[in-house]
Amino acid sequence: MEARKILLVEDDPNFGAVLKDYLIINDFDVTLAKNGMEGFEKFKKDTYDLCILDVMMPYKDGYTLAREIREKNQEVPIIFLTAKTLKEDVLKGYKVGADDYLNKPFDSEVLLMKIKAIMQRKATEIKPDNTKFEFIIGKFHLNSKLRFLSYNGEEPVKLSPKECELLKMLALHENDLMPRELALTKIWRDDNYFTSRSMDVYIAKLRKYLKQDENVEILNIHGEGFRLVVKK
Amino acid sequence: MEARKILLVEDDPNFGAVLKDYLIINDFDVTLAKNGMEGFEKFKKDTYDLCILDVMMPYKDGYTLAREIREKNQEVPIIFLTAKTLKEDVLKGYKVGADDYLNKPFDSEVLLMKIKAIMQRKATEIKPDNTKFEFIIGKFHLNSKLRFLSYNGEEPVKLSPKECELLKMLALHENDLMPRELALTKIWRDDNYFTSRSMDVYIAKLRKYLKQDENVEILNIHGEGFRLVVKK
DNA sequence: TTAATTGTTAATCTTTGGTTAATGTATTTT
DNA sequence: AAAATACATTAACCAAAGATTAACAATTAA
Repeated sequence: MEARKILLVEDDPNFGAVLKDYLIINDFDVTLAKNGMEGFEKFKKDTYDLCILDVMMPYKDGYTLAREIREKNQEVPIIFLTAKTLKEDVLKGYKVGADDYLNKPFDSEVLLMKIKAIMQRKATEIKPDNTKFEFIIGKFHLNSKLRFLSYNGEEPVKLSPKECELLKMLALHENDLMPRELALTKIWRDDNYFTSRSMDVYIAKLRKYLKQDENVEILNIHGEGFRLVVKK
Repeated sequence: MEARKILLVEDDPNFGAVLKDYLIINDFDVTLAKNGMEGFEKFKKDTYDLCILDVMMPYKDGYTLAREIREKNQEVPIIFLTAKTLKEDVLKGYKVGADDYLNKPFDSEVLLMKIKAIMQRKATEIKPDNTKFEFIIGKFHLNSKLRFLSYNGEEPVKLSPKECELLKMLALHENDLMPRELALTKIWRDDNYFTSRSMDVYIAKLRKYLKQDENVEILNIHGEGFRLVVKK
């Protein structure tokens, strides 16, 4: 296994340095940032396999940073470090998409185990092809980077972020099942009654766009998800 | 989404009952076992989405139970409950294949978040692709992912989830006995008078679909189960 | 024959989905 | 700062799909 890159964001210089060394000794390639701002800059400049974020930091706290990271990347595992044991904070962490939570002071060996467990998990998941951003859907052409959808080469309409991601996810599963759960966990990052209803609203919006081409439609598979059907 | 089944193994009757109720209120289907022995028996008899194990229990402790469960099933998430904070114990837990670790006393809402996070994770992992979903049954073709059944290459009919799962289970045992119990525990996730009657209703529905091909039929084996017969 | 099991249909109940509009929430423009 | 905007979420209502239950008929094993 090659060296895994870890982004460590910790404002306490002493603790940060010690933890960094410990992780390096354990064969990780560690980049240390000393605040949220710097952390985000470094995150954008490179590709990491894991982020370890201190919650309490000046200027930009760990949650805010996590949210920014999540906007750029839905995949990277995130572990929070915190001295807080407050319920609200832990819950907030999970909502933002944390993979795990660790209270300071903690045992470094336990951290190591958690890192290994998380990376193991991620290794067995599918890598979604987020490099692809151009899709032909019947007579439509979708550019999911510019969020443009055009019909028959006409003037394209602009899609909102959610509309676009959802259509892209459907397109990635063209003529096949796109499970509800998948869209909810990947796009909405939470699977509950409300996000589910929200998604239905977006399905309605997409259907409105797509009905220009009668060979394209979004079918529902009751209780499972949706299917983007393109008749040839 | 169906109620998620949780196996809770906890020897303290008070704590066990309270936790069970709390989980039930949050829409889980909870089975409580009061020691490791009983826990393993119940685990073998049913299919669970998650196991929550107390570490310190008489006769059979949580770790031993976890190891036995892992022998039978590599997939189910396991969460340990413990009063211990000893490093060795936590590490031991992770080594045995724990998905998470929770120290007592803990906040129930945090447990809930962890459960959600874990289940979410499992949901987005690849379903091992040995999940066969295309079946040829005489002149029929079943796609159990899209829940389509077509006769002779004609326009397919849609099957309901239960119809589809049941037919799939029969197909997996083609020309052989498909025990009642198996379908009930796997599909209905419960084996009682009512689910049994419900299943009979679904057998009737399937027979209606299948009678287009006189070489295909579902036979009953009294008191045992059903047999999908395909004459060649 | 009789009790248990299975077959079948229809009624009832529950869950899920489609749609429109109102409300909420940032961000940008004036 | 207020207004406009873009987008997302929530609410409400209805329709559709699916599952269970009840009722009764038929079959089977003892």
